[in-house]
Amino acid sequence: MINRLQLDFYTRDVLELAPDLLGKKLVRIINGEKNDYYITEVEAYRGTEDLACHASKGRTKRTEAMFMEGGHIYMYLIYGMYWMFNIVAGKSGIPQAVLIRSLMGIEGPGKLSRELELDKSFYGESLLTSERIWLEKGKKIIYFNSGQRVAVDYAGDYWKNIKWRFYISDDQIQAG
DNA sequence: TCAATGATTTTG
DNA sequence: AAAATCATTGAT
Repeated sequence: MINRLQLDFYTRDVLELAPDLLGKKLVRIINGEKNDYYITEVEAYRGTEDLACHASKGRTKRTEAMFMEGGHIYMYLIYGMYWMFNIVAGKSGIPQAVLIRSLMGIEGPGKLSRELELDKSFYGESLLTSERIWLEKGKKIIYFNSGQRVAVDYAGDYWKNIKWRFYISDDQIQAG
């Protein structure tokens, strides 16, 4: 509890928050058991102008969580089978979120949600108050890599090419 | 290389 | 009301 990251960590712009999430400890309580994971790959989705961001289509029941204050969770189902786990960034009313793509030892957003048992019931939950999931200060990251976001070809040349995916390698985190 | 699989969004 | 879309994964 004492290490839980607080509101000001999340209420920054998503482009500041996303890379800062790398190396952070994700704590998940499953059946009373505490599990620790370290974030190794993320993607930023930023506002209504970002055509890859779900909120670019407007404020709907599905995207409502992205408009919440930073620190909330945005979940959605993709391809009928995989829940995507996103952390909302920034101030209330501005749709920004970070997709968590990989954790140390678990590569892939669909796989990590399955492993951590994350589903629709986490939609809109707060990482500041939840008793089953939160973030803590993790490992220090010396540097990180960036690249294009994955599977966003529909967003047009500019938005699909922009380097808003941030990642580190597992060995880097062990050393850190 | 492509099927699985279903909520959400659009009318393709 | 029907069809298309889709921030993926794992098996052919």
